[in-house]
Amino acid sequence: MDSAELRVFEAVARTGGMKRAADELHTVQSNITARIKALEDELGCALFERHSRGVALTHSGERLLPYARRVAWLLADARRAARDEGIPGGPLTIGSLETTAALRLSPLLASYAALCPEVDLALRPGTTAELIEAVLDRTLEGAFVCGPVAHPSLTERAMFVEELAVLAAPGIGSIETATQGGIARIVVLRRGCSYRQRLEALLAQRGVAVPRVMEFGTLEAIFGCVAAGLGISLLPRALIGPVWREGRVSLHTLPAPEAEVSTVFIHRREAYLSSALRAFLDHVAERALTTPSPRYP
Amino acid sequence: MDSAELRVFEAVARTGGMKRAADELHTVQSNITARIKALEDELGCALFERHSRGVALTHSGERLLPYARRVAWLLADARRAARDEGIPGGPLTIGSLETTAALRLSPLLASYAALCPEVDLALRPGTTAELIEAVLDRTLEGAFVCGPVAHPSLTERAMFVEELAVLAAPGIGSIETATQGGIARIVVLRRGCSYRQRLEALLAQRGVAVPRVMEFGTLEAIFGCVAAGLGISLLPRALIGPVWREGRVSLHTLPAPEAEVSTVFIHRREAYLSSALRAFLDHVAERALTTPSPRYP
DNA sequence: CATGGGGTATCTCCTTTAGAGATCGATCGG
DNA sequence: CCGATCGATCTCTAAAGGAGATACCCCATG
Repeated sequence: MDSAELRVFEAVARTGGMKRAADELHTVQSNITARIKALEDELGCALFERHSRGVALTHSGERLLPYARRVAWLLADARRAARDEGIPGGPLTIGSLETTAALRLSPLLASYAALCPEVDLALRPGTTAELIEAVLDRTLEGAFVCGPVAHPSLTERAMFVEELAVLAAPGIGSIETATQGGIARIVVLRRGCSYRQRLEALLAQRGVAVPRVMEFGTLEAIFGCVAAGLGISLLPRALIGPVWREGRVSLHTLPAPEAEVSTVFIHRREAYLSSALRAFLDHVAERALTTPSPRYP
Repeated sequence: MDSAELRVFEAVARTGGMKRAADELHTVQSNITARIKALEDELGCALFERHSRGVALTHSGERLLPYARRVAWLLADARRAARDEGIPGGPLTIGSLETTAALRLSPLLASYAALCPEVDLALRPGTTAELIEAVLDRTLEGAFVCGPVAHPSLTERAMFVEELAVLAAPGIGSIETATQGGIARIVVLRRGCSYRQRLEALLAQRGVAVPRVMEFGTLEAIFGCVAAGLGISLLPRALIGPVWREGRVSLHTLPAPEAEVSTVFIHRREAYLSSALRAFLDHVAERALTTPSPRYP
């Protein structure tokens, strides 16, 4: 068995057909058939059930498929490892929660880019769940997400601790005022946002029901909606600070255990750690812990 | 890049020469040269420095080598995964501390062998350090060793808790009597035996020096030597029981924290879990916790 | 200093393997 | 029933890989 055979196998399994796999691999169907047959002969078991509209994996095939993927990944990592001369360079795609990006990352990314000019740095926003998925998918090399994650194939490193606070319409004196009548409308950044669950949980603990959740894709939209009295939201206090000082919203602190949320940087445990990512990790870890959190009154 | 090329690369790196690798791979030197050259061209960097007595890895080669090994392992696992029909079968090589084997494994292995008659079960004794090494080397699929191990690429599962006790010549009333004069000769099973360190540590804590350590390869030899007054030893109490009842040795219990030692079963985290090993794990886990530890008076 | 032995690079066959293209049979939907 | 789609098989051709001979390089040795 050979990585080339597994590449063919993987393509057939993914596309569900030998013809389709042939198109994808820029060859003809007869060759795919022959190579699958050779692989099946070697293993001594059928990998696909042939149907009139394509093929389906057998149990053996199901078991083999994850290995085929891992071999392909490992070869890609091997290539990069051999070529990587230790000078950070090449593409580096990092994910981040939008709030972390807004609050913390600009100076870090700027100084990292200055330190490693050969790196093509890209930042992709998302929710914790989306970002974890993307890191596992190998779409991202790493991401800043809400911790703790505790996934067996990811390593995580605590980077920041944020203090969350509730924001409500201006003139609201307390969280209790904002949730009068035992109901509250809440405004969150996106579906699956980690702060949403947290806000719902802490409202539930106070006996407040949440009949409506509104999603807005940008922080500015949230500030605008909260200012207009459409609902309340939960965000890092440092992010609310400037808006609060302008008098656009009211800010309500929470007791420490409810307020504190840690931001961790995750990356794949087994994956090849490129020089670019290693340098990024070192750079951020050094700055993250020494840089004071942004000040607010 | 391809697994076949990496196989050639790995052989050259390991044997330190293209000629030697050619012999190992049952081909001729010219082909090895050509394939290494092709691989170097593809990667765009030299993998070996050519010398008059063979070749040596460059830095790029050093970085590539672990990946070559991992690809080979992964392909072997893939083959097994595809062939494994879920019915435990094939070879299963397990390591164990000699004391655990003597005390615990016979009924477990017997019932497992009856449950999975298609499995060719093999048991290899060794010390904790040797067994961990062998599991990491892929010589063993798993092993019973002294816990905790806490190695990042191994998973461990607690299986037994043993109560250790000191054994000394018959007629010795206490550990203090046995270590009169602040010195003690100790008898251990093998170099690197985990109980040896433990015994030395607990003697050190009592201010007892250990000028001589004797090693004997079998438990019976240890009992004989201790009985003859050559030294003291530390073993699971349940193992000493029968010998003590015969009056051949004296038995001295220890306070719980010093006495208790846990036996864990380890196996590689990332490796393919064969049906045979999975069945073994389930079988042992089920029996280990329900079977009472052997009784002693 | 010449020489031999162990090692790698290169060139030339030659076998084997993989790819391309045509064709056949099976199946399913209209 | 017909055409579209897909997999299996056959043949031909091109490319890759293996074998063998040889050139060259370096070092130890007499």
